Amino acid sequence: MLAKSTEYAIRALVFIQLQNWQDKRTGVVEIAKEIEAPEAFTAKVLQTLTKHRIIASMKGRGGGFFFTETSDQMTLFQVIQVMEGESIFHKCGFGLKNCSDANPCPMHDKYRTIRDGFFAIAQSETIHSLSRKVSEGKAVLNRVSFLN
Amino acid sequence: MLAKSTEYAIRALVFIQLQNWQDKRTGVVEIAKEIEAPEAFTAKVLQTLTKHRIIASMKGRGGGFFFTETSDQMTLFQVIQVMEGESIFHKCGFGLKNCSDANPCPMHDKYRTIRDGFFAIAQSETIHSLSRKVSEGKAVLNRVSFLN
DNA sequence: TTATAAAAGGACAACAAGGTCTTTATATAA
DNA sequence: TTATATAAAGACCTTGTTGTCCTTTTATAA
Ligand code: FES
Ligand code: FES
Repeated sequence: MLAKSTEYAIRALVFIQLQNWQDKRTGVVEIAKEIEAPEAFTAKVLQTLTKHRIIASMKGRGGGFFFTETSDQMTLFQVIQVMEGESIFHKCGFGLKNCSDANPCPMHDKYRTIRDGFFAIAQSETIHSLSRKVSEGKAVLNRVSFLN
Repeated sequence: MLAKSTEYAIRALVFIQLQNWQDKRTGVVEIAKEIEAPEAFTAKVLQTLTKHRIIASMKGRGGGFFFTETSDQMTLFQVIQVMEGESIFHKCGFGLKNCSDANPCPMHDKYRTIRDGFFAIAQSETIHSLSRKVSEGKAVLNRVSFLN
């Protein structure tokens, strides 16, 4: 569904949010480890997010990535848009050049329902809302095992 | 959502079904033109479908692709499975190694609903049901314009 | 029986996504 | 002011998907 880079972005943002709530600023190395993603690639993802003001960054000693007040309450939709665009929310499920109510493909009615449902999730869920679930222990950020 | 090759496969199958209903057997060239896909690539897709008995084929003059009685009523799920596997129906939307009710990611509840909804569509819709919509004029197979 | 029209198969080319590495810029601490 | 820790940037590599081309097989018609 989502591109791998988008998944990394979302997981990284949730982790950064959790760290921020503990008044910690965190860097690439720690983030990559936590979200179980390759370090250099995570750096690129964070660079993209920073360039688009989803998060802010500080270079040098004690630097790292963090949310500002204005970059807070970011919706999943905004993150997806920045990472891979929003074509996923407009695409025809049957592969036609565009999706059209007036000239529907045979999957249109049902596919559109699903696609719009996903759009609704992307609009209603935020980095905040996801992070809250994790901090309340209702959800997990990774599958790091305690064994080994 | 679906791989391009899967989309080509579904569109091709619908067209073959429509042709079969008119007692016509059709070949790669015509299929590729109708579904607006590259000819050589369409040939590969049809080869895969034939190998997995989704459709049957005949070589030589007057040959082409067609459904048999046993390959009829194929669900979208079966086509997807053959073309790209079924990982799409099991994947964690947040990118974790696996999806788990017991150990959910923060997107799990909502994402699972969407994913399962898509699975339900894939199970309930068939090449038959899609083709019927097209033959009844309720849906279109392509976006070929009448202008030009 | 031969020519022809088709699918099957295999090799490979093009492109996009994912991923790595090295250098540069910048902030902080000693 | 210098050493160090960090992000930014750019060049590159790897892999998977999409797409092409050429040869082989097989059925039909002449
Ligand atoms: S026209 Fe295909 S999904 Fe809308
Ligand atoms: S655990 Fe992520 S979708 Fe189920």
